[in-house]
Amino acid sequence: MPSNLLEGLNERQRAAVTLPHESALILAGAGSGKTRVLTTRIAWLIQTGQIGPQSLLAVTFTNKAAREMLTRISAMLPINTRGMWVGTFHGLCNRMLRAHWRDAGLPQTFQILDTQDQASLIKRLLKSLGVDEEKVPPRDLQYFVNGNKEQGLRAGQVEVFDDYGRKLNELYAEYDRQCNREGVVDFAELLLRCDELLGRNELLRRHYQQRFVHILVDEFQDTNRLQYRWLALLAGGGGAVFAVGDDDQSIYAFRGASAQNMAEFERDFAGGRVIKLEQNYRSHANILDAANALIRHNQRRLGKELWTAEGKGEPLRLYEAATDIEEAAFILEEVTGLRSDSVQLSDIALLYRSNAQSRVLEHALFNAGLPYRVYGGLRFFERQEIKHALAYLRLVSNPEDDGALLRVINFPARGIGARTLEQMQESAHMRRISLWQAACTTPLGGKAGAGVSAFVRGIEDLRRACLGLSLPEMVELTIERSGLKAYYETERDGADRIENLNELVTAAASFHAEGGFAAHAEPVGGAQTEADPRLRALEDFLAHAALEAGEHQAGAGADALQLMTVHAAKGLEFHAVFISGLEEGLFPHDNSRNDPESLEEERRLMYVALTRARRRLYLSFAQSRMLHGQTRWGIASRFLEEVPAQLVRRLNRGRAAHPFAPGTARSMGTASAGSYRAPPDSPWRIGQNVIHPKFGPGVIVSAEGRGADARVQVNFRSEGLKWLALEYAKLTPA
DNA sequence: ATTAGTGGTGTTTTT
DNA sequence: CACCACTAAT
Repeated sequence: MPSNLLEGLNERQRAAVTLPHESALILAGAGSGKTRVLTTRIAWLIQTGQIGPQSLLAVTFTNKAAREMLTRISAMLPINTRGMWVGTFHGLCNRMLRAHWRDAGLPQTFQILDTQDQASLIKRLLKSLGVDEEKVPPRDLQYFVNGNKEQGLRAGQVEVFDDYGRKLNELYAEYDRQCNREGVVDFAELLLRCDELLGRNELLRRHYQQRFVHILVDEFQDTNRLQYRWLALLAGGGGAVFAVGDDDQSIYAFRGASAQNMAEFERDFAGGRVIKLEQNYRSHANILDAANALIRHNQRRLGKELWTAEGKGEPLRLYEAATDIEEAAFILEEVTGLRSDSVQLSDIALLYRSNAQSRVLEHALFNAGLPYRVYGGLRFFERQEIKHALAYLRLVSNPEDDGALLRVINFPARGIGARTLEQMQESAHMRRISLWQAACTTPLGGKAGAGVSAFVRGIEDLRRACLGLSLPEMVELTIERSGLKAYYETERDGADRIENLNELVTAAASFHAEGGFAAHAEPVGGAQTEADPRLRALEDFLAHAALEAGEHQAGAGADALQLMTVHAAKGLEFHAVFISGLEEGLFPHDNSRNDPESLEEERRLMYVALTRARRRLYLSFAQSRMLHGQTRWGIASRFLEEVPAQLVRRLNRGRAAHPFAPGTARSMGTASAGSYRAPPDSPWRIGQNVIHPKFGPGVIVSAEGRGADARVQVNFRSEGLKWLALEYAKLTPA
């Protein structure tokens, strides 16, 4: 064990680590040793004997960050980290709710809905209430519910301003009732339920307040109102909150996060105790200067400027591609070059704004035979065969779970069709009982009736058989008895799915071996009786599956190029970073165009992207790009202009202000042919960059009519898409 | 009851 | 393009 934890820390870091027992805000810039400070403080608190490992709670946003923290603590201290309250907000709340399910008003076997599950419950609910999906799109309701829960608001507390809001709010209440009937909770509910539990139950609150002497929060800028409230409750008995965050890296406002929590925290908790960590240990100066210059364009900041002791390093490299395909080819070429300079592929990242952009890159990499790994997209526990297997397991644990039942009652096919289900749902709705109870009690004739009772018997038998088994055995038996295995064996391309199902057994085995969620919180105020202790491990595993959707893709370990969204890259660093698709409408995204607040969030996102690079940074954009099945003409992102030109080396076509080369877009011949539809008698063409006296720079994306009727559609940087009559509009070529 | 095919629609980021 | 909800055909 290292004898002196503080060795190698700079003054500010050391000050943060050794703060006395009081709340403080650590404003920690990118690459400033944030995680190190956080984990070292934990180790320091324990090593100096100030507290035991059980007296602290450390909370993060991602499972990855939580794991990282535990690993580092283990490396610094000879203690068993199992049982420590270190985890994500959702994970810790789940843990508390499992321990105090009755006080929280939940069934012991409550299941967790992921985003998909929630969406399907909502659709089901709207249908059963006879609400037209045209009038209330399920997505609206989902946003409404989640948004309000993240603000800590129940349906009874929401302020509504119009009829539609009132309608949504009524449905919010219905939604919660339905969840209660089924014994399921969504992600936000985990937090809200836990918060309400602590707020309402004084005994419990005092218990945890006394227990958690120190509370440490990572990525504090990403907390929402509800999380803030929860932290405030836990710290209410004199606990010290050590909040680490960077307002410039707040990129989850769309999920209800508010960096304003930082300012508020400073006022309410820290009493002005703020330590800024501004020395960056990651990047060369040119990269940092670029990031600093960019982020200065934001108005709402707490104020902080990164510096480094490192040299300038290389300039940033900017490449202007004709098409997305050419952009990918360029990246491929550069990666190959880096590789022959013996840079590890795993130390190179390809970043993009949205997941859809990975396809073109993957295509190029695949053809070139370069190993790569994509983060994002479908995760292990989200695959359909896995969701099916989990649904059976959920029914074993809690047969009242309508969502699970609907998912698998006729999969594999048992001759239970829409008609039968309708009858059952009708009956369940009328009698306010679960579908399972309806299935058990509603007399159904014919083949369907036989199918239903066979299904019911199957689940009951399975449950009984599971009682004597270990977790991995349960999973294996379920896959077998459910008929999933047999089904996929006959399917044409079911081999992968079978493999994934086997992988599920493996996942259960390692979860089992690691002791699952380890120590359950010790019950407070008398033990609570357990429904079926033998299924406890199963419930923990199901929660694990919902909370930690699993690796995005297998194949870790191998040296492979890293492809991910900028969001996914937060917290990571690489020798070389490529940021592609730097076009207006993509990055910054179209949806942020009109809202200054979300534009600032886009800029922070760009800031995060820039600061991922240690040594080399590539920026690129394409004049045309295939998006949603059609060619889109874009113009260079405004963010490129916010990076000082002297830090950037243009790799091609050194044009000055607006790096567009009219006409060249066609030259590669890779953009979809035939979109050249401009009127033949005009100098205007698709892809032509133009300047409008009022709207500024833009690019022609389509055209129609000819002569005096000729109109063109222009994508303007500031105004978006507009149709203009060529006869009147004062357009000039750029 | 199940499947294949069609047409309409909407698309950011994620615990 | 990809996902869906719905329809027509087996």
